Amino acid sequence: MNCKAAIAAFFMHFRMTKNKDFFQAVYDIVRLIPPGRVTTYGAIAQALGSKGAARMVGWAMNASHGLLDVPAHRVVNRKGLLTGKMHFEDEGAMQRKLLADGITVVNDQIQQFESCFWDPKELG
DNA sequence: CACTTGACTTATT
DNA sequence: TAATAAGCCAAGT
Repeated sequence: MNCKAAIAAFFMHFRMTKNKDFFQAVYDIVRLIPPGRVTTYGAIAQALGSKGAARMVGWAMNASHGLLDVPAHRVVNRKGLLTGKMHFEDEGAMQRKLLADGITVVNDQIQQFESCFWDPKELG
């Protein structure tokens, strides 16, 4: 299944489950973040229809530990700051994973953040 | 069962 | 321009 179809399938699934599994919807979006790209809590919340529910997205990520295929390191705050790094295994884990994706992080700030940013609604 | 907190963001003063 | 308030919704206490 190509990326576009996967995302389309996700949105269909999302519309059916958004009121049931907010967290699951968040995980589904995070799983679809392309390698080398990042997105924000707010963008995910907005894609879910709840513009101001960024905190929930963060809460969902907090619960995403142990879930494979959920690259939580690709989710940062709106400035591209690694606000959640402290919740990883160790402080360097998040930055290391981003670096492995080809994303440069300096002083907890993603470089070229705007060009790495991936809006869930861009569908690819 | 009521209150606080949290990996956030936008609006208001 | 910077500080503060408000909104989001679930989970812990």
